[in-house]
Amino acid sequence: MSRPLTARQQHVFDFIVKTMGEFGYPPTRAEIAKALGFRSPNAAEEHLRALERKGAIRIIRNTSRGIRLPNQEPQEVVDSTISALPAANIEASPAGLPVIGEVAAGSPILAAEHIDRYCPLPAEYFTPKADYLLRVRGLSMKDIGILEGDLLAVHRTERVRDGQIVVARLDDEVTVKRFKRQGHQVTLFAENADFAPIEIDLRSQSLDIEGVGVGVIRGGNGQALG
Amino acid sequence: MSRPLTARQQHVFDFIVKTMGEFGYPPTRAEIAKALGFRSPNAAEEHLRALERKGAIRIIRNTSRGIRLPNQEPQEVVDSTISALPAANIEASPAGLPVIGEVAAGSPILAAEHIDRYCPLPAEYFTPKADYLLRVRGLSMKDIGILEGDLLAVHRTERVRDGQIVVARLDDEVTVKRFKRQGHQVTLFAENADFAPIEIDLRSQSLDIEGVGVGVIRGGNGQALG
DNA sequence: TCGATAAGTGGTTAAGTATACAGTATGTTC
DNA sequence: GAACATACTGTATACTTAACCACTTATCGA
Repeated sequence: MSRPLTARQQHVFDFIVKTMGEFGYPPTRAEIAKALGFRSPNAAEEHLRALERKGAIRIIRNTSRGIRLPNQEPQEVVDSTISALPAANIEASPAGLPVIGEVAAGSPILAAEHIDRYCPLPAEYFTPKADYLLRVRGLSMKDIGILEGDLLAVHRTERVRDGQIVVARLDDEVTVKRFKRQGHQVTLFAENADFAPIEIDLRSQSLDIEGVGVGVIRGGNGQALG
Repeated sequence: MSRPLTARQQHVFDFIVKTMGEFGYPPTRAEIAKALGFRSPNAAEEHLRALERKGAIRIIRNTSRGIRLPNQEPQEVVDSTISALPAANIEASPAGLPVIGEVAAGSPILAAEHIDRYCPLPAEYFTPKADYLLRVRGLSMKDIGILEGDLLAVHRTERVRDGQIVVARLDDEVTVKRFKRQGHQVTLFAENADFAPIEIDLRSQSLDIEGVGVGVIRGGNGQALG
């Protein structure tokens, strides 16, 4: 796949995300250069090329402000799983809860390059507090009203109880399921008759719990309802 | 105070919102002109001026794609469709979107006594903007992930299209259904096989449309998930 | 009938913007 | 130490875009 971003590339990427959140449109090369202290817009241009090569952004040619964050492009994912990208860490969110789109195999969820945008809702709106919003893929939790494209509010914790909706990482894939444990045997249930439960034996398989679901948001930012 | 948008202005506005949702940045004058069939970018320019005069958008001068939807400033932002509705109006809420619980027969939805609390989310988080959140009762819309206790974000308007999720008042009861109209015959569909569609003949029965659903929130304020 | 407003066409221009080309400096890797 | 990537400076050019001017047509209320 693609290599992780360098520190400087991360700065450029962060500025793009911040600008889009703040002004509603992406920056120009000149604006990036000014913000990062470059004396030439070409420095920004080359960083953008690098970011595109690594898949962090998409560039629309010959278009002013033609920078896109590749997030809600529909993919042929069968399950409530998310796909791949590399690692880094996120600082304190400027404006609410970070919305996480695609998550990479082997990388932490809260990496800056996964963040589509921010949802201006305080973490404490949910109980226990939400740490981020995860964009759900697939319909495996359809029967309890969690649909494709919904944002699942997630509280980060490893301590989960039977019956809770958990965000788990299984074989480097992130998935949303209902949790049940009996000794060393964990079962992850889908809420959709089309999906079979997943059985994990903790003695032979690893299961990472990323957190528990504490809420759902649908319809923000252009997403259709119904 | 500003006047409501004309139909044509509404089209331009809708295109801007759609473009920002789809591409992540606002359109240029030329793109608006092409999409709406104008032969001159000036037609788009003048519409933008009109939209700005009416407070629907903000224009950043001399900036390509410098169109913003005024988010944190709920000042003179007026949607044409609201004006037609009965004005039992709530003042600009400093605390976000009002959450409506039980609605009494015969009383307007947005009456102060129905307001449980406020959800600290800007109206513009949803598109078109949400005017209030309605607590859903029953499971008639279960199949599209709207469950008992969920908060349905509602945009006040009487102008609804086939297939939209509407909040309707039928015999003084407020209900959420999928809307379909054929001449004077309106059908309200539940999204749950256990509920039959409701047929209304507009010549003999009255039907008030309170608005359209633009989003869903679940899990806030102690409400359980799953 | 008049005036105001909406909704355009058509063309121009200056500023904003993307992007190519030519360099420099500093690392890392084999 | 050659080969290569990152991270820039500096200049130049062509395309994109915002914004203005002049003019036309249609509608609507006074």
